[in-house]
Amino acid sequence: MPSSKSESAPKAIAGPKRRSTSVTVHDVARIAGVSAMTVSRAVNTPDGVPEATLAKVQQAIAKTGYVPNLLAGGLRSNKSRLVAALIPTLVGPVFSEIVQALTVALSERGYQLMLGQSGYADSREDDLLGAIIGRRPDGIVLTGVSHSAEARRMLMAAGIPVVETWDLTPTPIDMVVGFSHTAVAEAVCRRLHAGGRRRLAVIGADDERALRRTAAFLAAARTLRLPKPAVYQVAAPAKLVGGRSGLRALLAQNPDIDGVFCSSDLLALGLLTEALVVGIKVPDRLAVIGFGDVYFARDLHPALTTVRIDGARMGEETARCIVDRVEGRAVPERVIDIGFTIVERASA
Amino acid sequence: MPSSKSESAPKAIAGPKRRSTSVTVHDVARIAGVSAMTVSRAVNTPDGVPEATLAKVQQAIAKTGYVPNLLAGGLRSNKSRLVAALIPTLVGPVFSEIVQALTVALSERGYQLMLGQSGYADSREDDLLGAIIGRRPDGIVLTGVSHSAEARRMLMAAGIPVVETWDLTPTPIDMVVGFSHTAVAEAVCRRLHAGGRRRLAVIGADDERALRRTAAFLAAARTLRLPKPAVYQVAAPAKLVGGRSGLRALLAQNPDIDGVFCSSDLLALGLLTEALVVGIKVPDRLAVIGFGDVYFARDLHPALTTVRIDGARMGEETARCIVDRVEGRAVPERVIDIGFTIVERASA
DNA sequence: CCACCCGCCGGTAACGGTACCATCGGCGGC
DNA sequence: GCCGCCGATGGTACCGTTACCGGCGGGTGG
Repeated sequence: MPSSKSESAPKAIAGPKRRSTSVTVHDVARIAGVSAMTVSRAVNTPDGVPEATLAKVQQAIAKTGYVPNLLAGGLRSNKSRLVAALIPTLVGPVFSEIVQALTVALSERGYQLMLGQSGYADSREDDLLGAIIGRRPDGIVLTGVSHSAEARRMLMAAGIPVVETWDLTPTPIDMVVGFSHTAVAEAVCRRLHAGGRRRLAVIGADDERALRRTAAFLAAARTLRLPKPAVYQVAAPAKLVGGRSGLRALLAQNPDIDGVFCSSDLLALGLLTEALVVGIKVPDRLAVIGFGDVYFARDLHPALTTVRIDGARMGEETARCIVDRVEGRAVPERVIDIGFTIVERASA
Repeated sequence: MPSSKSESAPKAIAGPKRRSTSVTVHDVARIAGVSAMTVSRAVNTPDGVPEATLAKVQQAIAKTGYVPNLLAGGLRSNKSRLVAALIPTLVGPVFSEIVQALTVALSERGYQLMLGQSGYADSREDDLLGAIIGRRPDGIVLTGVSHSAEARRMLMAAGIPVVETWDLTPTPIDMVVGFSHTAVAEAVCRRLHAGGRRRLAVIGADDERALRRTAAFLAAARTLRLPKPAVYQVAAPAKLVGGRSGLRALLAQNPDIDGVFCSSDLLALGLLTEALVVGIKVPDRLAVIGFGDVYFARDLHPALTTVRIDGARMGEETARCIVDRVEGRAVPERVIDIGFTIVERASA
């Protein structure tokens, strides 16, 4: 007698095998008096199944409490109905909107979202990618357009539809849905200029996209022949406190600044808070424009003028791209620019 | 012939399509000169495999770019290494911390998180649950302890470890990791009372847990023989604007209130904003205590005194419970109270 | 009246791993 | 020297579903 270390229960040896109590298509088929294939069809393509058969199967499903095993189905059909999203972090309001929209848009189409948080480091993204590809998702959503060579290699090799988001590039790994950070910063700079502001400043984080906004803001100021804006940089992810210390630092060096681009609404909230504390009038003395239009922007005092990125739309377009591709429909545009708008409120 | 309904574009939009060429254990086994089983062991239980064999296999894996198919492995071994979390919403700062912590804690242990957003409606939760159980996750994380009978039935039937969070109950479906909303509200009430406040008010949302906090706050006030606090209720999820209108409404009816419990930090931010606008001094004239200790609470002006829930700890404990259970270790406590603390800052 | 097509259905064989033995040297103990 | 044990490895079956194909009955056109 090999193994059988555990003391055997007194009852019958007869039990052929410990069924994991799970109901399968075959159980349902037997009860409904049809074949397993017909059950599968009734579940997945009910349109092609006659009313009467459908009813029998549905009854049997209700009776047994059958829940199809998507692992098995995915293995066989090579369709997992799973989409993975890799985002830097969920903390802070930046990416929650797109994740929310993605979850909803995917679940409406019968897909589900798997979440990975990569932090702001490439190596972590690579590790996660390995684990994710192992699940053979039908699509992968990435944040940003800058990824390690290793990541690109793995993604190409896996042959899974990929959507990069939150940025644009003419050379996506596969598809990209986003907006131009350069265009955003230029528009903000022009807007401040049009409002009569001449001594500008930027507060921004040091992640790749924020740096690009800062650089573009400086370039735009040069084009408009404005003096070089002062820059205050904080570590990503941007936090409120960065806005507070940012305003203090900027004022210490340039007491006469009259317009600030906060490269994140959270920084803007910090700046507004500090402005209240030190008694600087916004927008009279200082115009402030944020970035992100997060949920609280409209209710601040003064209400924050900010750059609105339609995260919901980005999530929906992303979901659409992936699902269309998976289901064999053509995706004509590999690069989708969802644009942005400057929401005019009271702070600038 | 696959039914190519859509007119095929003459070229363009290549996009990855070919999948059939994926590398399997057998390919790796052949190249490494061992059997498929040995490859499987080298990947999953490297400790039981001799150095030399391991090296051969790892070399072959590197050469082929093999990525194990977790769908197949999960199907056979009945272990998906997937954990699903159902939360009401990601928008707003409330649940992002626990999701963040869960993702990280699970991924450290080799598990991944699947996300579902249920809104604040039971029916949606039930639907999602069906889809989720189909993937045979190794664990399910729920928000709150109040679920439909149907949901409980499905979960019990599936035999999957379940952790309910963000609340406590003596009768969990399986396990619960959370804190007592009643105790929170009592502590806040006592704290305001100890600070000399006598004319209290509550602003809270109408979701199940917030309602419980409000009710417990009223009960605590009665116990302390305080006049019945005024209540201002907003629709879940709580938003900043609710705090602003809340303060106006409360002052209109009770101009002499001197202490407010905002049942969410977002409401507190709104209230502080409005207080600045109408010139009410916090905390001199009005003490404010929030709930959640979200990331910006410490940097507001005045810094917000608030109830801190350790979302990170909750996420970690939750992950630990599930993983321990799955891997056969005993989980002695089915009910884990992570408690809370009142973070003393300037607003009360 | 037969050939053909079409809608519906069932049988069979995978999909890619891993559980569960069986096998096979080598080695210590008697 | 033989037995039994153990560590290492391999072979086979099977997890639950769906792709694929073949069969069957009935309507229809020639």
